[in-house]
Amino acid sequence: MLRTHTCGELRIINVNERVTLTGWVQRVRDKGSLIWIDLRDRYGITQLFLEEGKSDAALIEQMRNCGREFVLKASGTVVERLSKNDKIPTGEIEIKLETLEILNPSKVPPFTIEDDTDGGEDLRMKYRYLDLRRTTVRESLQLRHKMGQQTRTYLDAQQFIEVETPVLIKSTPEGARDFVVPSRMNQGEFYALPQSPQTFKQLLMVSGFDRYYQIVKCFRDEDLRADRQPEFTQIDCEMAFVEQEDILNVFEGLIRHLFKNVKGIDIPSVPRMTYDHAMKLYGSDKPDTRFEMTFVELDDVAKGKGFGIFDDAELVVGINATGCASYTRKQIDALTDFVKRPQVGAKGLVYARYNEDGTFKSSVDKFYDATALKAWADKMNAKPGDLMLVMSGETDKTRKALNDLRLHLGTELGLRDKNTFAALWVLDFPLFEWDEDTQRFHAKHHPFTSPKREDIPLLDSDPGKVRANAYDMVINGTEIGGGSIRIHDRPTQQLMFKKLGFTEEEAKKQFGFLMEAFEYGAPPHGGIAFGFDRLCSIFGGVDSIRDFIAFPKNNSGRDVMIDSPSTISNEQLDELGIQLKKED
RNA sequence: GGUCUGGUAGUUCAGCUGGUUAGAAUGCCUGCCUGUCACGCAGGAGGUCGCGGGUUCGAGUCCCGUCCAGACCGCCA
Repeated sequence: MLRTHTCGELRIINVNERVTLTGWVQRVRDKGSLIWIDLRDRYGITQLFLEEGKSDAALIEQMRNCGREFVLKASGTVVERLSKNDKIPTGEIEIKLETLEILNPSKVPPFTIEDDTDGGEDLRMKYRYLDLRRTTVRESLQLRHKMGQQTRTYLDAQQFIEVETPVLIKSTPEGARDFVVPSRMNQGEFYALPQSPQTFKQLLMVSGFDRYYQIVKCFRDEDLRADRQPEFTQIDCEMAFVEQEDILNVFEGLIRHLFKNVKGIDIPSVPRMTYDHAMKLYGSDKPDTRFEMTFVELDDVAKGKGFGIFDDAELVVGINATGCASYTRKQIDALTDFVKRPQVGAKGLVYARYNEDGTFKSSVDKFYDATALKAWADKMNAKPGDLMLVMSGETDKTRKALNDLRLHLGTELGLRDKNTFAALWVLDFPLFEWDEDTQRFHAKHHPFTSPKREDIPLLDSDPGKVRANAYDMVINGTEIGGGSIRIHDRPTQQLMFKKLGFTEEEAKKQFGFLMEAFEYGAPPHGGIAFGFDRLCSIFGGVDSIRDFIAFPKNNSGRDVMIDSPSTISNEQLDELGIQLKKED
């Protein structure tokens, strides 16, 4: 070992010990005849020290010549500091330097290696290996490590077996775009990278593994976001001989175990809400339940008063912003502008102030007198001092827009605290979703999800109404996991593909292996997958998942450090039998 | 595929309705400093204003195109 201790462990009790430390130069402080170096490694910072006149001049000169991020091996004696620093754990001691070896010099780094770096996102990604020296980023990855460890501890105790599934698999048209990999030995044919190990984990259930999990990379060739990367990690799980209730219990257990053992928080048992209920109360299938401000439908009290906008609307719905009657006209206009932005797309926003003195002031006073507005207030449980905000229009769009407004207000009012955690199960998702573009139904979750037994008759008469045995876990308004009880017999799976518009031939070509497996004693089974990166970012209290991934891609799917993707040589293309289209 | 925002010193940014030699902070270099720890003080170096074109007597500033980055919409079973 080059060192006897790390830069984070020496204390006052170590005084007089001879030690050797290694690490990076955080900063050199040269005060003339006194000179210090802060030496940093992943464990902390320890101060090295020399005094002119009392030490070898050459050693002092060597110390002065150290720049930021030089790699040093420093030997000396631990001494008590004359002036101590209570901000760091090693602040009571310093190392009186005796020998110094520069293991490697460093160019001046392009940004400061500090918690509040001056480096922008782009620069940090280009020099990610320097960025990773920063405490905040390192701690994010340490949190991820701990999350992974605790996940394995819990699932292992629950008899789950980790099994690796292949990464080179085959492309299917359903779902997200696939990343494809050309096959050299089978020219003209391509592997696809898995969007999830879905079919493999189901086959493992057929094989009798009974409880499977895998912390596994998945790939989707879709546009990125702050919380979306083209390659991401899932905690992928499947269980046999279970019903929905069993899965909810086991994985509620996982989440509570993680909160307990990673954050030291006891969260209450996870409440459950149906999809329909979530849409009605929050306008979202992933409601942020850290705060109330739930939707109140106002059709019966708002329609029929001569206000055409409401009268003609499919839905009139509002939220009550508690204590916001004091909002100025300017603030309310800002809210109106917010909902009118193209991203939200609402036509307008009606407000009604319930003043402290019991009077009302609304943007629709022409149509609604105090009695009418009192009826709104009663319905919305609004009190004097509150501000009612109402939107109207086509049901789905209005709910979506009001959801945006609700979240915006929640943020503005400080109701979305990063250190408060509200988990929720959303149940009974629809089986299908109507796709306007292709004019057909597609699976809301995926085509292996089983319909609710009592809704099976609706498959023919009203497919849009069929509910699935599907569930999502939502934390603080982010979908962090989702799963379903699967279909486990061939006839039902075949019917499902048919309903999704597959010809019998297509279904057989793409998923024949699965349906055939179902004919050899497939047990009832179901599972769930958690977005591991997102889960980590929520535990870390930040919106972006990028700092929980050691080497993430940028907005355009590029790794700016290694500069990928990149072109390949003509020889490589030839070998693969691939010819590039000429630029037009 | 679309909308918006940005690109000026190594870095983070300011630079107004177009007008002399493009600024600040920080970093970097030099010197001074006996208890610093975001040390302090004095001095210095450092710029293809993303790129291309246009308007103008004159463009960092206005217009068009383009590249790059970020946020969002579409997309993400």
